[in-house]
Amino acid sequence: MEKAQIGRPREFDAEQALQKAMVVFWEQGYEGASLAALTEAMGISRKSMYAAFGNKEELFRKALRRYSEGTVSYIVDALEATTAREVAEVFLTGSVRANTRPGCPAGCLGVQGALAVGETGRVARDVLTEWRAGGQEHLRDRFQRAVEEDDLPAGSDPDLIARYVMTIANGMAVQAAGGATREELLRVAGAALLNWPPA
Amino acid sequence: MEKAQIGRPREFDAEQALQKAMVVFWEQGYEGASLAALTEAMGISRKSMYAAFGNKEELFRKALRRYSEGTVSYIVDALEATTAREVAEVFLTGSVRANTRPGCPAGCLGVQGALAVGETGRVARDVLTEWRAGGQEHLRDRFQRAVEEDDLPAGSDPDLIARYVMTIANGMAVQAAGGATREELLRVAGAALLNWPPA
DNA sequence: GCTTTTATGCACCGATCGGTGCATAACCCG
DNA sequence: CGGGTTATGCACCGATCGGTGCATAAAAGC
Repeated sequence: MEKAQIGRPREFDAEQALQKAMVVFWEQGYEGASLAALTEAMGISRKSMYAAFGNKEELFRKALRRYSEGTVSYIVDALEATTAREVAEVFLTGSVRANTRPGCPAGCLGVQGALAVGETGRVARDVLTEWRAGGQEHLRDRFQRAVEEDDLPAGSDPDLIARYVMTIANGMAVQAAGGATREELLRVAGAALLNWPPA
Repeated sequence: MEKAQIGRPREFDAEQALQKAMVVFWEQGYEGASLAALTEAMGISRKSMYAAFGNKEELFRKALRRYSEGTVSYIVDALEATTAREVAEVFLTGSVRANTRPGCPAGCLGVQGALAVGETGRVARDVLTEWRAGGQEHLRDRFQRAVEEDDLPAGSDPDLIARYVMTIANGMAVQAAGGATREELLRVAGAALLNWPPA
């Protein structure tokens, strides 16, 4: 489905530029990331950005997709773990590592990218809200399966368990943004996992 | 220490205006809240705002102080509870209610007010980071006391326990911003409190 | 060569940003 | 009544916001 190359070829690597944009959004949030900051980090002009990615909102959506497929890909491994407890463990430890990755902004793009925003950030905020809800649904479905497999006690509430685990992850993202270290957060994750199943 | 009234008296209630500004910051974040939105909500002109509060940063600081003394005053009650477990319980249930107060924005000003920001929001972000750290320190000191009183097991780590409790609160703030209801969050808080002490 | 198509750089757009100068208004004190 | 002091409304500031028009450049297909 590759479009045959017609016209002047672009002079930059779109994936590399998107990676840079992702980091800027991650660090400064949707509203805080100006086109000037984004294009400077991407190493391209405004015009090239618009031609390649559409506009700021679309760039943000694409940056978030890249974030999902890269930084946050540990969630896939988590969902494939054999027990509910391992799911929670892989998810939380993966979150900690993603939130405290050297060379990357502290915290989680999906949390700090657009939590409270003005008029211009509404779409980005809604995109992230949906993004977090989607992750939580995946966890819930997995815990639902665990109940059916007698891996979690009959009568367990998969919604509550998923929300509990996601709340810990969200909280650790805020902690990381505030400067918490990987070791500190791993201890928090460990404490949260002492409590299993959490209800 | 009241300054004698000299000159034309102001035509608005400063406390009421500050309350309105607080809500706007709470809802839209520091960067998302424009002077236009703030002054419109406050019902005063730009000039009156600058005369009464200094500038946007100072207004934010004062709004945060008002938030601390009003919305978040439950932390005082929490710290005065008789057992460490009650401290955590009052703190977390208080957080839930503050995060889901009808007629107020969902979530926590101290979290979503300025988590990731551009150049212009650095100060606000640092103010909030310090604010959250301050709350966590109060919890830590209280849990330290609990250790000394044999209310928590000898060898317990007050830092870890405080961070654990604050992480839950931070996570619930994100959840609330994403639309979680009071009942859902109370269940999460209940689940987190099943685990006590958390390490 | 030519046309067609796409990319790039630059200058520029109207709108909005936070913040201010200035004239006027409303109060206290004498 | 002044004179001093503070508040208010309006117009305006330079800077920056996200986004674009246009001329030029570099490729493919003929």
